[in-house]
Amino acid sequence: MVTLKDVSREVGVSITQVSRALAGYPDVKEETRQRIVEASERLGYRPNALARGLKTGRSGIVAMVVPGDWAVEESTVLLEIVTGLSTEISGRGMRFVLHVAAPGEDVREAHDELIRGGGIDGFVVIQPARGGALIKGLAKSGIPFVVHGNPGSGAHPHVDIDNAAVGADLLSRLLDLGHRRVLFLNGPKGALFAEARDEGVAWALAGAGLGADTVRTEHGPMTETQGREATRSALRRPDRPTAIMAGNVMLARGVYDAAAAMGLRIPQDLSVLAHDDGLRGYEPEGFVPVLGGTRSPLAAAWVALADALKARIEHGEASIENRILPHKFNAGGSTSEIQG
Amino acid sequence: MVTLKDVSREVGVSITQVSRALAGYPDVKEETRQRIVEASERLGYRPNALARGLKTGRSGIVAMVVPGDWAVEESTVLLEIVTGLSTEISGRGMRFVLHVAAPGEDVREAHDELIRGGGIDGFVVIQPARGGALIKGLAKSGIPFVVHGNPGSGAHPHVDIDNAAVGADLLSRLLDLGHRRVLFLNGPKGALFAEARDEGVAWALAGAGLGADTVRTEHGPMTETQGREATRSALRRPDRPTAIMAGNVMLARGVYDAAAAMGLRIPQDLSVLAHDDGLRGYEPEGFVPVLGGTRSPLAAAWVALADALKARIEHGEASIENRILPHKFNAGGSTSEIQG
DNA sequence: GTTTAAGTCCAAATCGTTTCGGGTCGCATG
DNA sequence: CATGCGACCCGAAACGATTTGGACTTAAAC
Repeated sequence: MVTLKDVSREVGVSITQVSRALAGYPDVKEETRQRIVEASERLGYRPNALARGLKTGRSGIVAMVVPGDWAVEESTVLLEIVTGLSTEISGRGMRFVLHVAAPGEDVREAHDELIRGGGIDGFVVIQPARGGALIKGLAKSGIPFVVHGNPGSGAHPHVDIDNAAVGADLLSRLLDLGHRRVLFLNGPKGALFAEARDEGVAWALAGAGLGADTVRTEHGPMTETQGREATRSALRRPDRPTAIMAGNVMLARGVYDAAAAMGLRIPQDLSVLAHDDGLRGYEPEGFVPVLGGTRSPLAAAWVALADALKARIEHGEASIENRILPHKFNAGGSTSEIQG
Repeated sequence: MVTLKDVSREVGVSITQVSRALAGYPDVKEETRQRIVEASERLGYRPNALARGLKTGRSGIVAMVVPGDWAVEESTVLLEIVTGLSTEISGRGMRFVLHVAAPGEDVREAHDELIRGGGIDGFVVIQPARGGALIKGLAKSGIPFVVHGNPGSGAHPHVDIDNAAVGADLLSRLLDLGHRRVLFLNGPKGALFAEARDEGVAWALAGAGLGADTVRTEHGPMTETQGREATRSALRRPDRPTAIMAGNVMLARGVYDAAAAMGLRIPQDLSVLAHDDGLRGYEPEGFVPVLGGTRSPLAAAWVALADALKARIEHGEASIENRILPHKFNAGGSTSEIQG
């Protein structure tokens, strides 16, 4: 390994000067700095992460703990999370430790172990639960962390989209088109983002002066299968919906499939909107007709999370606070006005 | 943070003695050791990973680099890899750094950067390419690593299954049942494991004294869609196959779907066998009829890889060498003897 | 000519751990 | 009484980086 000492010997200056030159301190003669930079590049010097971490108290390593019992239907999103975060964190010169808990291993315990062992600068927390015991624990330990999703209680640093607004937006568009029997395929019951979307749907209904029976909400896993099955059974009912709003594009895929299987045309016979997280392999443009709806790529969340965590680590509490990411609406070609 | 100094002050012995007591050296009086252990537990002492790493040259961190441009169809397996490895590595007291390259970032370069920065004890390499430039580079740098899959050239530590045997096994069973028109849905063209399976198929044919036209091989992504499409078009041909062997269970899922859609019964009208990697959400027992074939859970590979890497790090070259994991055959209910 | 300031530079301390090379004490051995 | 040995113990030197608190030189200011 090439160390500061090697470079300093090569250039003929002290270790101090090499360190300061590379760190950009002003008290190094420009010509000396150049020689140092040249030599350190030539030798392939990289500061030793361990040594630096030991001295500065920062290792440049952030960690994320994933529960070991993730379900198949979460895999698409989980992979998106893991790869997205890893890329963004690496891109900022930090390292990303992924700790997938063993089956039965407690997630809080895993965080604790990582903290105690030292060398972890901060955490990314995903899928916060309502109670937030994990988050409270982290906050108490004083280690920097950012949360993806809104943990509700407490003012902890997090990034999220405005899920209530997404729910309201999707429904409003459909109501504006005249739809009065809408099926909402939402996420699972306990999930906070799903509840926020329910809330948004309620707002939109209230805003339009319509009754709660205008939309029927189905909670469940966000998969193609679920979309297909829920659509199929809904379309069989006498009061079948004229429009479906799907919580994500995977659900929408199932909706399209079911509609096709039953010989219904989109948008003539059925309007569809969905929220698009920008999942790889599920591009709305790949749908025929193009799927419309709200869009807020998860990728933006990884960027925001990485930025926020880095700021938090480097500048402490003082750094930027929560970020609510924007979403856009694309009409697509999957909706039509209802005929009176 | 609780340090050795804190414990030593608490107990009233030197830092040296605390360190040695905890590390299990014999020259610490038993009674002293007990007091030390008790105190360090009471205070919650954990050795600082950075400091230890700096001193010993080992950080307890292993890394894996994943190319940034993974395709959707690889996501199931990729997530399996990432979570499986993370769990096994964590379970052995090491930490797992996941570096997902940015789009356009070179994988070899990423390895180099990680090595130069120090603090990485070893690597897990997946999906080796034939040329093996990456592996050669790692070998030259002297850092411990293990490879998942057989890189072919060179004797580098790896764990894999006997893919040729898998190919031969699957085909032999079908031949034994009398099938003479077999469709083989294999992995993508360039993949080494797929080529090994092709080889195994060739062996089996040669062994049975049959011509190459007995089996038609289709190379492609290992997805449900691919299985469905390939099956559909194959079954439409005049010389349609009486049996299909699928490279994995996802392909088999597509085969089942296509067969059902075309009104063909398994196993009466079509025999199916597949290799089962033990992918979450794709259990052969979930098929009707139960899918038969070879089985070798990927989970076993993560265990073997983690063990091998740990041994390699701790004991160097001297440690155990390559492991070829076994596979079993389960008949299932998806095959039948061919009539006439 | 003496102070002062700016511009460069460096020795040494520090982070927390491991480990080498001694110490000290008591007791048996010659 | 010296010696040797075993059982315990500890100081100090690393590991590689950052950072503090100067030192030295030169030139400007008084």
